[in-house]
Amino acid sequence: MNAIHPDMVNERLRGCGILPTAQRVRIASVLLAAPLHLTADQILAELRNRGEKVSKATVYNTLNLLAGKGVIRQLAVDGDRAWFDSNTTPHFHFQDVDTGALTDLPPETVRFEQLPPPPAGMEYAGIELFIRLRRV
Amino acid sequence: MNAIHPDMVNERLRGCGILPTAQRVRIASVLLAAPLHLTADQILAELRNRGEKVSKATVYNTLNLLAGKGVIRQLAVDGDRAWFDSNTTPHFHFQDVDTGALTDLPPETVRFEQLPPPPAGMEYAGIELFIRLRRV
DNA sequence: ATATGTGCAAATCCTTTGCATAGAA
DNA sequence: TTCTATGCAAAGGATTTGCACATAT
Repeated sequence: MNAIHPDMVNERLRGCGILPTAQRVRIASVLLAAPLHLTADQILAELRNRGEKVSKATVYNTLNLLAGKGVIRQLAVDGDRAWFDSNTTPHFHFQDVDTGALTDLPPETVRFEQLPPPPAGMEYAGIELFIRLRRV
Repeated sequence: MNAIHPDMVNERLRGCGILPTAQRVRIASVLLAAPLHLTADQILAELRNRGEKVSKATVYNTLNLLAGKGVIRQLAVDGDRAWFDSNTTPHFHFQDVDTGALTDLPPETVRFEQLPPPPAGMEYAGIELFIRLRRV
């Protein structure tokens, strides 16, 4: 798996007003090493795999904290579990319906010719686009 | 709340190879009365409200059965709970981020200028588009 | 009679929470 | 110190499941 220098993660967290504790840096390092889509359990497994000690509760707490600060994005793909995306730029996703795996859509491959105006008194808060794929 | 004639539901189920038991007809009647987005609990509440006796297990079993047969569609909006949509024609949704409520997007208000081709060996299995809204 | 559906309660899975301990400022 | 984070285990909420009973053909 990809690596990112702890100092970078450290600064990134500090820059968002997040106290960069050892656990938080470990957790964030997994996701921030590359544009990735991971579940809480996958992150925990990767950390265990690296021999790094973090509790499940702290993984969840930290992921929620990071998502709240906009460092990562939480995705509701299926009702089963939450996915966390280290790519916070506007983009959409392919999803393999069999494995559940997510892939970023190259942003330039999606263009809307027309989108509905928000209803009166409402404004856009985000657009979620999933293209589900199955093996031919 | 809207009503639909039980006989219609009956036939609809039979047409899909679903044995139209009393409970199934009751459950399906709630959703099929109109284009609706409801959670399992909302459906159960509506049935209780009507004085109709159905167990929670049967509501879930039936909704899964109906979704499997394509009579309704299951939506993963947020990770919290499943929504069931009686509109099975291709369409997209607004979602109020505060209430979670879903609204159908008028289909003609969304047009894609470009969509990515499916990766090699894969084919489209569906497109999910949620436009999240918040109060101004 | 034989298959299938229903209901209850218990079990599961993901996620959150309470609280005592550990760490940071 | 004083405030905040961590970890464990327990709690929570949505959904599924096992099994005895009821219903459909």
